[in-house]
Amino acid sequence: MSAGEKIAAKADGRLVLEDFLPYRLSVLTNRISHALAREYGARFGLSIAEWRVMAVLGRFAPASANEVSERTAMDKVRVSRAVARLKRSGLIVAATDKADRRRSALRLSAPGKRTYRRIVPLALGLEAELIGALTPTERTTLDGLLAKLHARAEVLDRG
Amino acid sequence: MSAGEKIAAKADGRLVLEDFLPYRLSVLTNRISHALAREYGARFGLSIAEWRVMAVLGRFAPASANEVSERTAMDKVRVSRAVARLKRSGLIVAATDKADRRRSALRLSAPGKRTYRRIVPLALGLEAELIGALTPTERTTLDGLLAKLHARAEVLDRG
DNA sequence: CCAATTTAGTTGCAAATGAAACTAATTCCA
DNA sequence: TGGAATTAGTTTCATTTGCAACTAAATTGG
Repeated sequence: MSAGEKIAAKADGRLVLEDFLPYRLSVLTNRISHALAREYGARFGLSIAEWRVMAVLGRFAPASANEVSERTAMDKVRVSRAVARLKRSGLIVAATDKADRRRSALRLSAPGKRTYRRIVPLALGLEAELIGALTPTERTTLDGLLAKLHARAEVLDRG
Repeated sequence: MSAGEKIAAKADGRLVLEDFLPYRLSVLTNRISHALAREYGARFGLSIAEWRVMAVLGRFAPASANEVSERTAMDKVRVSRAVARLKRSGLIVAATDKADRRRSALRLSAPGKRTYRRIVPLALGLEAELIGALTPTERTTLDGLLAKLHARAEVLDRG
């Protein structure tokens, strides 16, 4: 390396796309989501949104639709619809929250849990292939960097 | 740190979502794209897809639609439609490639360049706020890590 | 050479999406 | 208290998306 850190701009006011962080993250994420969706999409008939809802419930149930929306950064309409489909297909169940009757307490049903347990290894497998590109030290480093970016992005998205 | 690197799985077969790399990238990217789209969306009436096409052309013109699709990991249909709208609104122009008449050679028009030059600072500003969370050394590190992940993800998305 | 295949890009159609408006329940505070 | 403002979630509607099938041009190989 000769001239220090990269900046995604040229003197002429052009954007050096391949150095521009939002662009790089977007391409990377697109490719990963796509590869992952191919795994469970065909096999289990789930959309990306549906799997994400299930993943949140597998980890944080019971949760409200709003909580799912916050945790995934998905639009609340999108969540509402994914939840409706999952209820219809019996993979999740909803109870009305006793403390706040506007809110529903979502959980995986027994069949939902079975499906979840079959998808998790696929997801972990893909992640393993992905981070196989990194050494253990690099993984720890990445972890810290993403945490910092995440904190900052959360603020920006409100602004 | 006590117990070494994080693994996004529990012994009970559950997915620890907040440690799962695809999930973290997806949330981070969603937030950033959203914040960015708010900047140029309202002000310039551009969709995310349209801005991405312009960004690629600002950097790599002339380019074919297919090239844009590969560079952004966007579906070719999505690109085709973004291109059609941008042509209609006069922000880009298309010439038929002399060597291969199926292909069109896309470029920013003069008005397109003006719009591009007004958006670039917004994009860079947002990126600056984002990577303001990192030290220069960390930025360089992140750069390398993303490059490795990107290379790996490219392979996965074909498999 | 030219028929068979591949590649660039578009279009039809059904499904996914999201902003805005809405309903219903809750909280806030005068 | 009780009406105003807030919050959870849904529905409406116009737009966006993407698979699949298509057209047109280029390439391949027999």
